[in-house]
Amino acid sequence: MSDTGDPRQSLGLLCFYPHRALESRLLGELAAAGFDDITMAQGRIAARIGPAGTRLTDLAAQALVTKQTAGHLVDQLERAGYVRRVPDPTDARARLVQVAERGQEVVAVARRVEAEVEAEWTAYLGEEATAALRAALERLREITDPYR
Amino acid sequence: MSDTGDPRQSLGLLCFYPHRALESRLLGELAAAGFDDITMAQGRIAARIGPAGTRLTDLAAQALVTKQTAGHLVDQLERAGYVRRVPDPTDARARLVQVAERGQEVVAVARRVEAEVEAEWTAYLGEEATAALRAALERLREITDPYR
DNA sequence: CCATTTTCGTCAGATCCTCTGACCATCGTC
DNA sequence: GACGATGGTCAGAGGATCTGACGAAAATGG
Repeated sequence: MSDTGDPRQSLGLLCFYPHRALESRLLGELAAAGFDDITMAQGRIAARIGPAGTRLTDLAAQALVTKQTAGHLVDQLERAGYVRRVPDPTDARARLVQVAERGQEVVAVARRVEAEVEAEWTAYLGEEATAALRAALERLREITDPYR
Repeated sequence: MSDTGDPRQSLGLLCFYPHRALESRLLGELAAAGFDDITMAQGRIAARIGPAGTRLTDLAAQALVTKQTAGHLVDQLERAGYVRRVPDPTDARARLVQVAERGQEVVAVARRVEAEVEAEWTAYLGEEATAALRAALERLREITDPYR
């Protein structure tokens, strides 16, 4: 704590800026595209829904929140028409959260924005440095992502 | 959105894991050291207090929250004895938020934990890759940190 | 097969975080 | 000095997140 800007910020803190930048950029462009009722928390959950749907418990684990929180956010996303809950054919207790039609449109916009941002960063850092950055972050994820 | 784990996560998302890991590690070790009344939001503000004290407005800008939010968090930190507010000698409107005695102890623990984590990451990635990671992140900060 | 334990999800309630809007005091400038 | 900009606060509302308790279905193990 208490290092304002100069004398070597911690790697963890340095990771904050790009992540935050991407998130607010996403939120802004989604709002501009007409999806102005999405929040970051909802997005973090929605971003982890797999193609065939994902269980609430898994969403919660991946997003590092409790299942209650995840359930709350899915409620909102469902009410807004972005996702849908269907019974899990393999488990009568569980339900799969799936991306609904309206959600697909959001995914498309989000993917485009992500690609844009990535292109800008690559242009600024250079191909090589960007590749190294990605490699290091993917490696680092192995020990910092408690889920995978 | 909707990329679970495999096919190339965005750089922004990859940045999330280390940052989150450091934050929860910090929170956990601070709690273990007896400072169990600190929250992440408070820490994010406190981490940006400079040696001579920092204005509320600057703290808010650096942490990317409104000054009301920053003020709220500083209230809590002050009530808990971690920081103190003193008049800014150069501006009668402003007050400087300074780290108080109890806060210094927290800073010491936090620095130690940060160093530990950094050492672990360096051991895993290797000196060279870590240096490259840091360089890329610092460079990236130039275009993703709206404050500096 | 039944009993026990685990897992999936929900409900209820509380706390914390963050924002918008309105407002006042002071600074800087012309 | 008048006026716009800046530093901060007060008040209120909406989200996000957690802990705890619970019901229903699955998995496990005799």
